[in-house]
Amino acid sequence: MPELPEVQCVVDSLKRISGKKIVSVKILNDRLREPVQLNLNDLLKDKIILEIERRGKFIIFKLNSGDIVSHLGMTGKFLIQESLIENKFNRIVLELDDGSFLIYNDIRKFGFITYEENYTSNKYIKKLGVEPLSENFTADLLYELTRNKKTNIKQFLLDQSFIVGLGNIYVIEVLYLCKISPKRMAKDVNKDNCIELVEEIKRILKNAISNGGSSISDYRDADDKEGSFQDSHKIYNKKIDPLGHDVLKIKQGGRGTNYCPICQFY
DNA sequence: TTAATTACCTGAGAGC
DNA sequence: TGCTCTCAGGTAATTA
Repeated sequence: MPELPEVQCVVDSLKRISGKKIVSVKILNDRLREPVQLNLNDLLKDKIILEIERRGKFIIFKLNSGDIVSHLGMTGKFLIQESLIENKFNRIVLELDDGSFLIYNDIRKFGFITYEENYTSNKYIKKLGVEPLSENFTADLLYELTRNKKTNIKQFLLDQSFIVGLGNIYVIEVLYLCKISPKRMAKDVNKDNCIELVEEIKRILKNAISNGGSSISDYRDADDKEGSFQDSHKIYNKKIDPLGHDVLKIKQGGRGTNYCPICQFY
């Protein structure tokens, strides 16, 4: 389940293909979240990959003309292979000018890959909120954003139009570390909570990136390597928290939420 | 206008 | 063994 740290690690592992030219594009399955442009080969052929960047959970391949915008959804992966290894979940294969392959593999097809003349005009990119690792993400901003919000803090933090990059796992972990109940309304977090949330969000994301992300089910980087940050999780997918308290599991907005009713205050 | 629910998707695991 | 059911969750569309 790629969230900001996992996407960042994928981007870092993809950087070594920058400078390479796309020779051809083969579409093996066009029914992704966004239907694959059927003329993708014409759009990408002979384009050079200049840079690879992350915006929220999106991956941007900047080309010498135009950009590729991609989202990994739940099970998407980019793989770099020297020779193509057949896999039934390979959806799109880009052949590069050094003979290697960049493969978009996605079991559940919640992700997509699309060509844009400029990634900033992408309909999803346009709606994104603040980058949590940027200096723009401050306690003051978080306090301001949460005013009058009647949704719970868990779902607020997941909303990519406010803060980008956080997914279910990291939100669950952050709320536990900040001792805030996921059921508390967003408008009821105070200034001190916001200071702590901002610090903890930045800290956990940086830690996760330096540990290669969290590999829960399908996540791998472009070299098919797993991360190890799942070993540092305190409460996600746990029955007992580090203090020995029973962890409760509830549903919020159709998503599972783990929390400790003793440590986390409503 | 805002908040909550549902659809999309498929493998894994549980239960019978 | 094999079938059915439930669960996992990122995002947008739909509904309230």
